[in-house]
Amino acid sequence: MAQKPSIPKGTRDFSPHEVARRNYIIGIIRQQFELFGFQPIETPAMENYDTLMGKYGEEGDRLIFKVLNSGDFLKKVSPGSKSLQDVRELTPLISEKALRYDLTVPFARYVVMHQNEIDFPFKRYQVQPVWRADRPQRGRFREFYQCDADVVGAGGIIQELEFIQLYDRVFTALGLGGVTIKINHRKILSGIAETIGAGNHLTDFTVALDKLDKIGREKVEAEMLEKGIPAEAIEKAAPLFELGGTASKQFSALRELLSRSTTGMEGVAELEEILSLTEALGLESASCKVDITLARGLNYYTGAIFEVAAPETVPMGSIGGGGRYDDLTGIFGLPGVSGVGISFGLDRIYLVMEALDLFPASLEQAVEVFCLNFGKEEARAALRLVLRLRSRGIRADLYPDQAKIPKQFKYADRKKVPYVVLIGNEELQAGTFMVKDMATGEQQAYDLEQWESFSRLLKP
RNA sequence: GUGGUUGUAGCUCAGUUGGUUAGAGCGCUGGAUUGUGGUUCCAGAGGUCGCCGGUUCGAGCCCGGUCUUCCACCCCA
Repeated sequence: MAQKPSIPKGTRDFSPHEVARRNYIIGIIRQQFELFGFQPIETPAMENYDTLMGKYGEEGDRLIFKVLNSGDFLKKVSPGSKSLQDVRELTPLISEKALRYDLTVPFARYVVMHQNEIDFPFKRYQVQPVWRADRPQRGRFREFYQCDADVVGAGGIIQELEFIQLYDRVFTALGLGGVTIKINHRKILSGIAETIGAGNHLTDFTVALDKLDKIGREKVEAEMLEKGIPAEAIEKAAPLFELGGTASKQFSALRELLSRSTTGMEGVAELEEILSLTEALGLESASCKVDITLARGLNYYTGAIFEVAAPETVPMGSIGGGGRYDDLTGIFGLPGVSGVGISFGLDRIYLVMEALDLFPASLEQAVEVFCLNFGKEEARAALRLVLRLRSRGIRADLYPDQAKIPKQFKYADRKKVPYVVLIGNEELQAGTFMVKDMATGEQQAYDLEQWESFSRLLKP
């Protein structure tokens, strides 16, 4: 190889150690998804360009990876045309496909395409990679996994309650206690914008408000001004900046502020109901709290919105998010289908769990039993034992070469094997095998013909 | 997309105002130890200093470009 090989920026290889840990997280998430009645689907890595573009706002369009057309991709571009000067005009001419940016829009597309086969309400989950042409940082990659669960065709607030429970169960099962599920309601945000007279700046308003606890009130106000929100409007929003204390205090303050906004009042009522029912149901290890500044950028949310924050001790952006979107499939020609969904950010959850040292040590063990190789005859006896153990569902292996015993032991040690089996000449003559417990150093001999008494120790 | 930062042995990192042969710890290989790992001792191997170009008698060190890492914006899982 003349040049050192490399992989694209923001992508990663995963070695066995990491895959074991990732699969552990995915396994728990899947298990909980299925316990809650969700069924898995998968969609292609590539979608049509038009399916994705325009669904995530201007910023989103920029972050979508476009796939260059095959063959003569310039054939639709006339030489000297203006489109050569403007990428936004040029891109659709040379690209008809793009990499999946999230799992929600492809799901909406799926629902529309398969609407006649689907029994509504439809609960699906999906664990697949997505791609964003973002600049990488810690916990931010260009290729990363999302684990989504969504329900389409179900109104009411039962689903919202279920998703809060689902978040709690997954993080509890992962041993990741102390996460905060922040909830807000899009109708409250529109109500506020409407009330203060910034209705046509809803997105700018919420995006700026979202930064309140990060950059402080003054800078938020400055950003709102800069985006063209009138000063009087910002002044009217003052109660928001001072919002604090208990949930009930926040709700009464919101009621006062939003008294003349039907939409806003609806949002307050719904959020309050969700919160009180969640309190009544109880959570195992997560806490749930209202956060009026929570905005979430995606503009398709219309109802409750969620975001999960890692425990405060770990610096990390959100590790999950979601919400209700009343009419996502409308853009693909199927109006009136509501949906709610949440997403788990696998890669970030991994980093948080790593920082808190929450992965079980047993994930390191590729095999439970490892036989040393003492030579031709001995190895044959060992192989028979290995095959028998495997037939009992015990992960077992044999060192393939007759290497020096310390070297084989060292190999077993590095692989964190709990039990090493020795069948040397002595054992072969006696018809036994020696089992060494690597943690305690104790050794115990077993009759080769009574191997099952050993296997029962591992798998009763 | 904007501004900054990082890159030296398999890994973590030293490396002086530019000066001969680029170092350490861990790991690896061999030996003390032909049936006992995780502890010890001895020896050894391992480097186009990210890549390309420039300045200089001379570049790991200075300059430009590029790729990568991480950080702050933007935005987000």
